[in-house]
Amino acid sequence: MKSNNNTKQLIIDTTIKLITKQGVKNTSLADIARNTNISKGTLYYYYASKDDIISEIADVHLNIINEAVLMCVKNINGTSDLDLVSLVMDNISTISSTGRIHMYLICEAITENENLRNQFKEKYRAWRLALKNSLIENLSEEHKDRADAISFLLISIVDGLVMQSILKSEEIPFADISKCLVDIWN
Amino acid sequence: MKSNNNTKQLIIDTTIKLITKQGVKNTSLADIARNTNISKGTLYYYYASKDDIISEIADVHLNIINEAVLMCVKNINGTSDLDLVSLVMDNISTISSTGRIHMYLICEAITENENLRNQFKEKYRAWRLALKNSLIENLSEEHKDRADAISFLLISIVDGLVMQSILKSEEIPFADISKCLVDIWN
Amino acid sequence: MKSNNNTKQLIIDTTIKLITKQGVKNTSLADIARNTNISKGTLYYYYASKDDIISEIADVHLNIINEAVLMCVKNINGTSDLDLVSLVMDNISTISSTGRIHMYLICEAITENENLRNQFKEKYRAWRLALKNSLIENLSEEHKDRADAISFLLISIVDGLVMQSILKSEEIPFADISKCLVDIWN
Amino acid sequence: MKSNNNTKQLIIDTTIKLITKQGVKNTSLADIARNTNISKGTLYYYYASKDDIISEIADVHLNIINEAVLMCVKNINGTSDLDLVSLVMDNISTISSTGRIHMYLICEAITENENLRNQFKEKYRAWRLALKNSLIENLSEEHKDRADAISFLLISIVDGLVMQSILKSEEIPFADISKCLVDIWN
DNA sequence: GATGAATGAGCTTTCATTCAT
DNA sequence: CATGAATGAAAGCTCATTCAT
Repeated sequence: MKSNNNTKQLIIDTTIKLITKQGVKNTSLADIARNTNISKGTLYYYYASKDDIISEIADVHLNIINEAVLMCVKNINGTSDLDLVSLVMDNISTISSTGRIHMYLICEAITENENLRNQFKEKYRAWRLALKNSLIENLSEEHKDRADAISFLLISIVDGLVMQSILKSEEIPFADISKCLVDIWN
Repeated sequence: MKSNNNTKQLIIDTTIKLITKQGVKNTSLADIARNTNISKGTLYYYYASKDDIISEIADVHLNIINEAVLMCVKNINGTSDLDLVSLVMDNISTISSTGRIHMYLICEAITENENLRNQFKEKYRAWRLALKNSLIENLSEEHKDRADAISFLLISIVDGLVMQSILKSEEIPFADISKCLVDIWN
Repeated sequence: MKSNNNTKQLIIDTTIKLITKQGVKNTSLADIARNTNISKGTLYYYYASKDDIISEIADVHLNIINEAVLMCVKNINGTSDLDLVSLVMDNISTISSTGRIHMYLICEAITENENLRNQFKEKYRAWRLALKNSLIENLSEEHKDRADAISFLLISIVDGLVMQSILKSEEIPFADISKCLVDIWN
Repeated sequence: MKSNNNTKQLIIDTTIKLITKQGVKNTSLADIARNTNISKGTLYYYYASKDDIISEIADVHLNIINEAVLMCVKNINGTSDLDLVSLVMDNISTISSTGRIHMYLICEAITENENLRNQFKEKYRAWRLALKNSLIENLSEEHKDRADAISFLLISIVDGLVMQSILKSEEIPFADISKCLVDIWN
């Protein structure tokens, strides 16, 4: 059991590293086998297919983000509007650090992997709802009806900034953006 | 000349359709040949490589967005803050309609295609600068120093919303979001 | 007629240059078309196939060598043994300058092109016989019976030196070799 | 291990046969797969590329010749000038039997395969030096200074004769040639 | 549990050749 | 005479997957 889990963990960890570097399509089972020192045959003992590995990685990845999002939402409770925004922005770094794999998995999900697509759909829906509910509880009375739109906006901003930061088109002034968001907010 | 351009156009149009449906990596030259009723050999008569086709498609695509962005920026001049935002939001629909291919091309660009990556980098930089300059000219004196941050934010919002709309996790309330943005703005 | 010949000449000359640089297999009709500014279609107006072009080039090439060999043989008459050898060696330079194409054509001939193979067979036979006859007329009485063997040897030496000079494994001391051959001879 | 080596050996042996018959460029991986009853995929399990296979074959081939040359050189020590030459000539038969593949590999080496070219360059250099050193030790005092030139000549003669024998332009009188060489020598 | 060996379908690319105009 | 356009066969190569041991 234990060794079993250790091996699976090794496969997942290694594959995450590879996918983060090369993308899903460019990471072959041969790559994974080589980098884990596990034979391709054994890979198939633990996982039924490459898609299976990717799916588990998506699980791991989505759970990491999920925790970050929920933690963020949880902290929102009892804070002022101002802090709310900065909290979200602080967590961009967490999400951004896993940004490449996030993008790669989404591309894979959109393109051809229905299971993956459903995994992502559900999580995005859940995140937005959690965010929205938290906003409802915390926004001042006059802004409560905006909670829905704001939840969409915040998620968009995070995803969009991640995309720009991966493209490396320009250095992104996260601090300024965060400050600006807070300013606008009030 | 004429037939020449017609065939090239047919190749590009068909490939755009296929890529929009399947993504870059999952669209093979055999696919393109089959759907154009053109032999693989002829494909290579018009384009030196698959990357060449993709690159031209990226050009076409980026120019479409570019026009939308510049048109939007141009219209900003002489409008109030309020209209500015709604203008940007209106154009989301244009951009969103080509959103899938946008995502696919970006994934390809990030993963392994350096030329593509540079095509995108340059355009993103140019867009943001155009947006920023337009904002500087139009924002009220007290908000001028936020132009830079806001330009990043607006681009992020568009990209992020495109991503959510492709994932189809939920119906996105574009109207509400637009209204909210405008409200926040003032 | 004249223009016809000019075009054919252009094709042959250009192809010789290309083959000398890249070898037969690596010179495509597209290469030839590009370098002559003649369309591939027109190439086929003048020559029935790529093999046809190669065959004509072999003719041109073999005739050049043929002249050199016959000139050499002709000069042998009425010279001493010593001069005979130096004459052959002098012509190595001529032959060596076309050495690359000679090797490439021979490889092509051996590998798969029967016409080419026959072209070469005949010429080699003719050369050796001409050389042998010339040797018989000029060698001293006691060495006349060696004419046959010597003719094979001289041709081998030329071909072998050409091969080594193309491989560029080492700088070949042609002068020393020539001197040595003359010394041995007497 | 054992099966592993067997399969590699089968691939090499089969490819040598095919190349000897058809040349390097005309021997496709499909040919090799068909003649070994091995799938193309398996070919790539054992060798990273076609060049890899060719390179190993060149190694095998060059080692065979190398042994013949070194054996020949070794036997020269302590023999008279006369025997020296006949020894070299005796070994022509060994070399000639692998002559076709020798020519094909050299053509490939010259044309476009730099690794192959270097393999050949080094071996030719080594052979000539070994031959030269052996000649220095065995030639009479008055001929020692010719060792360098003679080493080039002997190698040329072997290569040249191989070429003629492959072209099959005429039956080559090896015995006469050998005798003639010995006569000239003394 | 674990693996090395084998596979076949599919990929991008090249190229001599054909032909209507 | 001349050409641009089109083709199809074949090339080298990749890779997820299977399976006997």
